[in-house]
Amino acid sequence: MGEKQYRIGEFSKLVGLSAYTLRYYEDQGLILSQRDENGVRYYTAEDIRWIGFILHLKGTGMRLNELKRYVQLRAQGDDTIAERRAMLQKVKDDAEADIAELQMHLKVLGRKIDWYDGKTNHTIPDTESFHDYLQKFNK
Amino acid sequence: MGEKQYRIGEFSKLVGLSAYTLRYYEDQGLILSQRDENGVRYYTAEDIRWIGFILHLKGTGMRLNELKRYVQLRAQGDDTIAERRAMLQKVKDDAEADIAELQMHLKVLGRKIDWYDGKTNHTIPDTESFHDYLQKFNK
DNA sequence: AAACACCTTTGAGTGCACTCGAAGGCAAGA
DNA sequence: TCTTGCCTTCGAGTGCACTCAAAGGTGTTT
Repeated sequence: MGEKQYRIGEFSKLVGLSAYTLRYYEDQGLILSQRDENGVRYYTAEDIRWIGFILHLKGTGMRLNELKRYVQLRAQGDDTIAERRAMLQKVKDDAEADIAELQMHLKVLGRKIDWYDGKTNHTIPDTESFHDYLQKFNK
Repeated sequence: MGEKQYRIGEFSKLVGLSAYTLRYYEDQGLILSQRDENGVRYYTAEDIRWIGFILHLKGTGMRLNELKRYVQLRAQGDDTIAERRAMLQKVKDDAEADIAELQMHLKVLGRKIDWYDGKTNHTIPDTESFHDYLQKFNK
């Protein structure tokens, strides 16, 4: 027992979020903090893990208000697992769709780079436009 | 010769950007428009292709001011091809890094979903925390 | 004549997630 | 005692990319 307690300054460095942001997240209902007898916030290893997890969720595009909802569900106990799972699944599906779209854009970008290289090398005729070049891949 | 000319209203529907946005992009130096004798903007098939291309660039995370720079270089002719190529390469590298990060976050999210499923199925003991469950994958 | 689609400049509003500062206060350590 | 680090509320500012409206104009179509 006697887990290490971190005050906001130290914790902030640990998790890479400013003290401002930590208070802001608390206001927004993303995190809870415990308080000592003087009302000073303290955090534990458990909080580090939680921040880590919400950063994963944020990293996949979850918004703060969705995260807030998730936190509320979590506080209501195991009955809400199905809903939480569904939320995560949706975020995951959306992120995967974003990746697919990004990759589609990247493909064109890569082709443009190749086209520039072709111009530079003269392996693509000066007269061939990028548009014409691109068409070749669409069949 | 005799290419179809589109006024902003029609063009806007064609490319999926509002007339407001098209004028805004023009202000920002992302697109040019030709004008008829009354000063009314018109666009051609070439402009459709250009908008398509900048949407690919935007889709990979390029900012409007970078895009503006790119357009300026393009206007300066073939001497700037190397710099333009480099810009695209950077955007591509950044986007690929973003995808890699996103996938890393998605992995954790997927594991959380699996963990929920395990709880629901009772294939994961009630006492096992997600943190403990996650650890198993880190070796 | 009225409606419509366009033109201009200018400036305000939106959404999201911070980011910061002011003002005033408490408690522990040097 | 002074400094440091924390606390509170409140409100303003930032960055990005739009998004829209006002106010006053031109030219074409019905």
